[in-house]
Amino acid sequence: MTTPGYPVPMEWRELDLGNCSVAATLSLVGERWTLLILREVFAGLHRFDEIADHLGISRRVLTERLKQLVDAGLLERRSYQEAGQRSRPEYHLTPRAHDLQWVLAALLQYGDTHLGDTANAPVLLEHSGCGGHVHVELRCTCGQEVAGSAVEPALGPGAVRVSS
Amino acid sequence: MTTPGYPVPMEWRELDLGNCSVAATLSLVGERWTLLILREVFAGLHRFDEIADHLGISRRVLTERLKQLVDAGLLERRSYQEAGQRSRPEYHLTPRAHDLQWVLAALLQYGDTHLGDTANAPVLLEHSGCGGHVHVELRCTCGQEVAGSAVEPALGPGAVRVSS
DNA sequence: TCACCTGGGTTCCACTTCGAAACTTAGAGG
DNA sequence: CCTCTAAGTTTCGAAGTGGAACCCAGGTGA
Repeated sequence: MTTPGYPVPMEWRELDLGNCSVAATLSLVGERWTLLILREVFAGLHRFDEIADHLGISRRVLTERLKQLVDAGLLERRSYQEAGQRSRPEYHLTPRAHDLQWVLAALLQYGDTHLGDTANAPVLLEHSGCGGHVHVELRCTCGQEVAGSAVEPALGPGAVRVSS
Repeated sequence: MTTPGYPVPMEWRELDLGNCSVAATLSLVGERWTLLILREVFAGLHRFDEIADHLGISRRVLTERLKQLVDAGLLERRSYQEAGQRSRPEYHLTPRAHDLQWVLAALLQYGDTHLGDTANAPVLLEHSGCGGHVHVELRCTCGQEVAGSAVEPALGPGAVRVSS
């Protein structure tokens, strides 16, 4: 039942994905719209109507996603009050959410490189204070930068075999 | 209508997202299962039943996603023939797909850091040949490594204002 | 030549999720 | 108490999903 000749150990197909970090992260932010909502918050939109209008998402789905993100601890509800208005909620990133910047940056960089005009990116990532531009890279413990094609998934110490 | 005090220029809410690279990349790989399928192929599974069985995805959806990925130029159909069997298709990554390694690596790293036992990752990324481990990092043109919280989206030269 | 096996899909159906638009709600101000 | 506003809810037809059964092409053995 094994297929010799593949670069990855044959045990990959026995790896229990219930344990997999990619799947876990996707179950947190992998639904339609979730990452785009987070990106809007990263970009400085914090209010329901702002996000709904800019993204063109249905209000029903936005309600649901915001609730999930708050429950997941990625967004935090704060109150704001504009003059002459009652207090309303605003959504802000939690520290846990800041580390999703890597995911968003990787998606942005892929789109800029392969799906758009590389020289005319609509959005840039700036390094706060410094003003330089930020990009994503893969780096090996050996110190070198690594190409995507030079990376191979391997089973780690926490790998669990499927039970069934 | 603008909200002073935010770090991002007020024009963000006027940015036309039809042009946005994050949205473009997500429309390519943002559907449920798509990234997990690609990860299986990265890991060395290339055949319909292998992927369906390991992922637990319905065969109907797998058929659809593979077709989309081939149409999008991320997967390539090749034929293989096992002794005593007719020739059947296998799915392999195209060069364009290799650059999605950044996205997968970022998702993996987030899950390892925030959702699992960091010291016992089920999957590691190895640098081909070298044997070292690969991680994702954000780096500024100034040369420094950058934290997720120190990155701010900014409008680039290709930014387009919404028409409506 | 014909039944059988295998892997790679299709088909069908019940169920969930989505999008669009209308509707509701809780204060603040007049 | 009437109105205004932002933040949801509701409703309903359309689209997407999971599961299981079914189909199909080509290679084999009888």
